[in-house]
Amino acid sequence: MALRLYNTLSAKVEEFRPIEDNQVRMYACGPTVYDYGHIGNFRTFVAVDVLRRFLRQSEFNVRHVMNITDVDDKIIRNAARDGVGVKQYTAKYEKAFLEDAAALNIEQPILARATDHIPEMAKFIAELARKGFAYRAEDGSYYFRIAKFPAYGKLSKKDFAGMEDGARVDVDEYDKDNARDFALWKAPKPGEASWETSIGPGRPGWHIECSVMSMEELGETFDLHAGGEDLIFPHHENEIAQSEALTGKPFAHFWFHARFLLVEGEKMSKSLGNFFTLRDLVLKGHKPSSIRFLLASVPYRNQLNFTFDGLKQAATSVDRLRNFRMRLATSQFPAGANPAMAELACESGERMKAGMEDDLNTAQAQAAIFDMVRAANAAMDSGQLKKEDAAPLLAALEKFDEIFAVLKDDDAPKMKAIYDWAKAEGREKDVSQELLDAIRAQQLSDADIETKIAEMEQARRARNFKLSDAIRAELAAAGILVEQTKEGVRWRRK
RNA sequence: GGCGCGGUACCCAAGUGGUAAGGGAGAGGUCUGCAAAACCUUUAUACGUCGGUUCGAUUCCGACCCGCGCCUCCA
Repeated sequence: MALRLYNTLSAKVEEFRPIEDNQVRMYACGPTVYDYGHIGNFRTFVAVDVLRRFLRQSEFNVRHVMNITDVDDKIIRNAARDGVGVKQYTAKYEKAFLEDAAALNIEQPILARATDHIPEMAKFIAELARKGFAYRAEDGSYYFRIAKFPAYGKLSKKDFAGMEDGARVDVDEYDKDNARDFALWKAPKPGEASWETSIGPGRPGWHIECSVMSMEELGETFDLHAGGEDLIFPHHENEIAQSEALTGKPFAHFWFHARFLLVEGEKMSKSLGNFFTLRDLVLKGHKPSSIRFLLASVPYRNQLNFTFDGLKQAATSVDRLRNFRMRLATSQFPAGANPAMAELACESGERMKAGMEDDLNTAQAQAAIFDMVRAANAAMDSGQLKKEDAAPLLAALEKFDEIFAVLKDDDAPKMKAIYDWAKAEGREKDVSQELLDAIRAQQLSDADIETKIAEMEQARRARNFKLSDAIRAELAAAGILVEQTKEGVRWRRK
């Protein structure tokens, strides 16, 4: 079997085969850095990350480029509002975005910033103009002439056949030959950021940066282009038009789009009060791993209903997996091997792979791993799991985590960093008790904890339960959970 | 209005032409000094509604209701 993905361009699930052997070249539309990223943004980025990770697990080399759009209308407006330069304004949000992505264990792609590629954009536009696909308006703006590109609409399945070249349909856009023509280059306006280029002063239109940077990093034709579903039209349609008009070659083979999420059953919007940035959620005390797990749980083409109840459930699920790994890694098992366990691990791995290969069915992959966890836990309880069985089971779990990336228990330092940010930004009032609880466990060092636990064990052996319970309570209050098991003591930070 | 997606148990959510994965939550039980973890049992006889095709549909077709997306830079 091989990976099958839904391709927006063909509107079908197709086998994914890169142009060049096992080399995948993919481009994902990244953030416009005008504000903090919200969970809707991160659903898309997590989906792309899951794709990237699974491609790599499938033994592809992945060259993954993502743009940072650091100039656009909102950025210019907000920077002016704050009285700072565009660069200064975007630097803050770019940094925040990268931190948030890292907190969600999103692997960092090769980054490409729009403002670093202005001269190339000008060159690209000049070439389009030379070929007749672009024209200059009176004010110095450039537009793409859609009528010259008959395939326009092939991605978004829109029919623009009725449009005629030269028809002036929109009086407000008198500069354009056709209302559908889109801006490649915007003439400067007073007070706005502007660049001097070979095609004159101004700033780039919205779509041009992705065409220029993707081709520069990946070539004229590459394997896969990703983004949120809203980008299908006009953004990606326009990218195709520009790029294919310029080169006469197909732009990207696969178009991958992640569906929008709902929050508590409704579209996320500021007016509904259900609009959350990643940082908002962490301030409420939710772990980055819970958020990632929830975002990755629902296959990327389905609407995901993001709820606080779901977030709690995700946290519990992640704990279950972490507990399982800890038990497997730290327990003493009887010598030998139980062939059924290796078989279980193998079978789970295959089910997981089959699920992922089916258009990244993450829900199926999860079902496979949870089935394995239950069966292996039962085997441990009944003594059927032997010493040599741990390794293959752990390996299957690691395989799962190469995609889901939630097992490593490093939530607390990430939450602490966001706590520090909130203080620096004067947002202490948004810090929840839950967040304080979550980061409190960081205050005791491992050595301190081990010492306490040694005291506790000594008290237990002496059957001084009053003292041991007091120590347990003390540690619990500090966010440390101690477990006594047949194989000895284990502890973890809650 | 045009194009597209979805409606599965208390919640989240897979899936299939032959009567339903997984997680969470609830109930009961095992284990246990306490706690935690874990395991077992249990929780959908209309899988939005109404028709149709079929030996048989939740799965295919049609209509309807509801939710969602794009169609003016929102991932």
